[in-house]
Amino acid sequence: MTQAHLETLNPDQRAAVEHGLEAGNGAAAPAGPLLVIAGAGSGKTATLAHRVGHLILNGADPRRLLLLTFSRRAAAEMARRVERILRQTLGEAAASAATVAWAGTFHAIGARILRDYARELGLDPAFTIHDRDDSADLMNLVRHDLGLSAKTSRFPTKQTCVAIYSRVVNAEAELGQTLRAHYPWCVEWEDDLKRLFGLYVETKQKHNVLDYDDLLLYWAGLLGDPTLAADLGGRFDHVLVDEYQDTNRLQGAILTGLKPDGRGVTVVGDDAQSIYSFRAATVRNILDFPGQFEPPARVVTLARNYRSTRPILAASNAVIGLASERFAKELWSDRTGGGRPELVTVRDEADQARFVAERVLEAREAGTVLKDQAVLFRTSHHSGPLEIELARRNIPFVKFGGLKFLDAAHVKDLLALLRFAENPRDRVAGFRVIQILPGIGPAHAGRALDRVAEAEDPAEALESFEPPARAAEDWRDLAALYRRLVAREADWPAELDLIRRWYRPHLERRHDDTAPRSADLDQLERIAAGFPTRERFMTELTLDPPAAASDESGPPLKDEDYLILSTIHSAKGQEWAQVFLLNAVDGCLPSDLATGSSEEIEEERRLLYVAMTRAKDRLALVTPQRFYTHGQPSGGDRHVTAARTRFIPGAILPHFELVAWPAPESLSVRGTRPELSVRLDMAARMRGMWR
DNA sequence: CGCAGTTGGGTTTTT
DNA sequence: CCCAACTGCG
Repeated sequence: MTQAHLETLNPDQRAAVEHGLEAGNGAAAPAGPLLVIAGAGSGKTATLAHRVGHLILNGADPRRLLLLTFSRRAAAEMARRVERILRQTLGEAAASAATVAWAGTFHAIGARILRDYARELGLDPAFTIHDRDDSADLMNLVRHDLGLSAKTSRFPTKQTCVAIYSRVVNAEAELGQTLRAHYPWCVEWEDDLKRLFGLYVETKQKHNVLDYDDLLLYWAGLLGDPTLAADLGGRFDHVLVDEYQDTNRLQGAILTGLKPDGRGVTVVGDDAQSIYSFRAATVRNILDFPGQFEPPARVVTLARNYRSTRPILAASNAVIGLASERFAKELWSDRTGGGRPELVTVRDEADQARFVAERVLEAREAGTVLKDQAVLFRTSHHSGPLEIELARRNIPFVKFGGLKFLDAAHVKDLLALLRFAENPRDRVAGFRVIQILPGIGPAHAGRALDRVAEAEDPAEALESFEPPARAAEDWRDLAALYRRLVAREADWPAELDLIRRWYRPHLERRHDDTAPRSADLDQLERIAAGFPTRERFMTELTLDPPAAASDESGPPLKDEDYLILSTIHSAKGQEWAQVFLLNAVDGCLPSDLATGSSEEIEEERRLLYVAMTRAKDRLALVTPQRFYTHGQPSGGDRHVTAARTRFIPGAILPHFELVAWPAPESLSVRGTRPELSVRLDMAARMRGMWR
């Protein structure tokens, strides 16, 4: 067996790849657990891919390998690299036969497993999956039923209710404790929330739907039964988990349930990049992993950074060096050259946008294509002014994070119809679909759905329902379409054609901007064509929606060049030659919504670290001095003065190059003119014109 | 009962 | 600034 694929690895990476396979040990008998602490830019993906490839080359059965990643993108990237490694060693044919069948997010794999074990779990295998908005809608229905919306409007919103519920479930925590720690303003509603969540769970079951959390919860429940756990765990020889620092307790329990003794388990991650605690991820999972087993898991640390220049890495190390608790490791790089990261002071967000736009264009002139540059920010709306500036200058961009195109009303309408056809008990979906018809509101929709729920034949129930007279024709059309969908009269994805022909007049009636919305639906159809069945399409789309929002200017074509705009969260695992970070000021980073506890503040620090370590060659942190606040929290301040982020205190300032933009000489033109003593009451004069 | 216009309140990050 | 609850009309 040739070992050529190992030649490119450094000794630490190689140790991780070969763990348990040293000296000709085969992969058939999996070795003890392995933890790889992989610093930013340390070749983590390559190492994991090589380990998978190496396992297969040493006799592991790729069908008995489970690879849990953070996103579908990561899973696809991993699969691509594994295949390349296998192709180099085995040749074309053998490599394509050896693809890893079980690769995906915890949620996506969970959905597959639950359909498989539906009978044993008492689930109808036609269950549909609710995304976050659907869950909120259902929560809202239930809240209404309980009369909680009639209480003063201070009862938490549907999104907040879902967030609380989700955190309790994923953190395996008590409601009261969760409220006190993370939602102190909701503590007074504890009893109502408990009732609400109880009925929410019952209703989900009645509707045959699962939400994101259920995918993990039912999976963990399955593993709680010794027979089922042995059956499922026995299907995999090796379980590898990427981004382990961002898993939560429930996910940790699933991993332990699959492989109680840790044999065949590999987890990879970096505690310094743990940034998903709002999703109940806990850094304890990775910190406590080695000691979970007897003997403890082997730990391999990858500290060599291949990504960033030394000055960028030095500044990043300085930032994370101020963190209170972590696996101590100092990343190093031999990428010499390049300047220190810049800390750029600008007057306000408008200047920040101009600065970034100019620098981006300069870099492109100098040969760095737009795709090799990214602008990062803490929250999605921070990029607003920049988006305007980029549009004005015709600089194409794609934005990751924030609004998704699945959130658009017209896209949701179509998906709701598909879901309702797949699962007639999915009341949230049906409720939405039926109310598309003009003249039909919540009352008729509710009554129609009651009939559907009791009926043997849901299509018949819809057909025989008597709507208000003026909606009769539209009703007949919908009922007829519904029958064809339930009967699967048209093949997938051809039935989308039927749906779109039905939907077109409604789209035109309900929205004046028909063209871009229609284009979105075209895109949806293209995506649909990539999936073999309606069920797979809906499941995958719900669990891993397209990351970039389609911009008004239309989504850029694949071969076009465009700038990347991304939240820091969505930038995880990626890298660019030049990186800008917007709003490196207190209040934005850390977000002033996240300064409640020291844990939250530490996570914000890690966010800054993640943002900085995305940069290969050039990095600029921008600090606008003045802000226009669009909220009205206490006082309704119109603009506020901002200070540099607390995560870059004076002591580590020498790691940065301080820049003022625009350059000081042009500033005198812009506004630092000495003030004269004249005072005119222009306001009074203007009012006087009309007296 | 449906709909449109109004008002008042909340607010990050994502599978 | 965007969404949800409310109001008043047909």
